[in-house]
Amino acid sequence: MSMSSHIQVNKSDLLNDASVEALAETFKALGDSTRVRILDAVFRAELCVGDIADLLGLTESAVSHQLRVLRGMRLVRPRRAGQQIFYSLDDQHIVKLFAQGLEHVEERARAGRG
Amino acid sequence: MSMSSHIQVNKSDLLNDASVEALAETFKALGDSTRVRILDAVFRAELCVGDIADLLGLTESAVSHQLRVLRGMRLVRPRRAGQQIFYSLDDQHIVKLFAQGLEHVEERARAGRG
DNA sequence: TGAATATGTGAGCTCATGCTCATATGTTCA
DNA sequence: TGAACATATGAGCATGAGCTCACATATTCA
Repeated sequence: MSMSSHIQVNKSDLLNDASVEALAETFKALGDSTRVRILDAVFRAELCVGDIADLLGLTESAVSHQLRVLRGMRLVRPRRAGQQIFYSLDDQHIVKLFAQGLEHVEERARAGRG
Repeated sequence: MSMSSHIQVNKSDLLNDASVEALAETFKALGDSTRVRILDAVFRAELCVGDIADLLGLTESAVSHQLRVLRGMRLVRPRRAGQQIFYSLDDQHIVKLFAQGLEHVEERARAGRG
C-alpha cells in the first residue's frame, strides 16, 4: 500500500464514466486484426460481405460477425443493393484514427530501433 | 458461399500484415476502460503508481499490470524518482488518438439521437 | 411460388484477458 | 545491513471474445 499522495489531479478533472466507456468500446472495436483488415479493405472501396471474405481469406460468417461489431460502433455503414450488402466506412474520423494509429506505430518502430 | 466478385481491390493494395498487427495491438491497448482511465489520468499530470490507484479506486497491483501493457505499447513512459515511478504519456500521438476517438464517440452520439 | 444466392445469427468451443493474492525486486534511510 | 516502503510479476480464476457450424432471414428471378 502506497502512502505517497502527491495528488495534483482531482477525480472531477477526469473524463466521465460514459465517455471512458464509449472511448474504450470504440478502441476495442478497432483492436482486433481481423477488424482492422476489414476496415482497411472497405476504406479502399465499398465492398460486399462475400468480396471482403474472398479478399481476406475468411469465411463469410466470420466477416458477418465482425461487421456486426463494426456496425454497432458505427464504424462501417451498410448499403443494400439487391441481395448484396455493401459496406463502407461510416465517417472520416475512422480514417483519421487509423492515420494517427499508424503514426504511433511508426514512431514506436523508430524508437525501438533508435 | 458468395459467387459475386466485383473485386475492385487487390490484396497487394491492403496494409501489410505487420502494420495490421501493430495497429490492432495499439488499439487493443487503448480498448479497455481501466487503461483509458489511466491514460486520461497521466495525461493530466505525471503520476506515480500509488496515486493512480488512489485516484481511480484500483489496487496498485492492477494498475501496475495495466501500466505494463501500456509501457509495452509505448503509450506511457516511466521516470523513477526514489522509490516511486512516475508515469506520463509517451508521446503526443496518444493525445491526438484520444481526441479523434472522442470526436467519433460524439459523432456517434449525435447520429444516435438524430 | 420456390429454388438459388447473399447475409445474419445463435450455440458452443477455445483461447485471451483482467483481476486478486502472494511474493519478488528495487530503493531509501536509520 | 536491515526494516519500511513502492512497484513489479507470476499463478490462478472468472469472464470475454472470435471462430466454426448449422440454420434462419432476405432478396431475386425463372
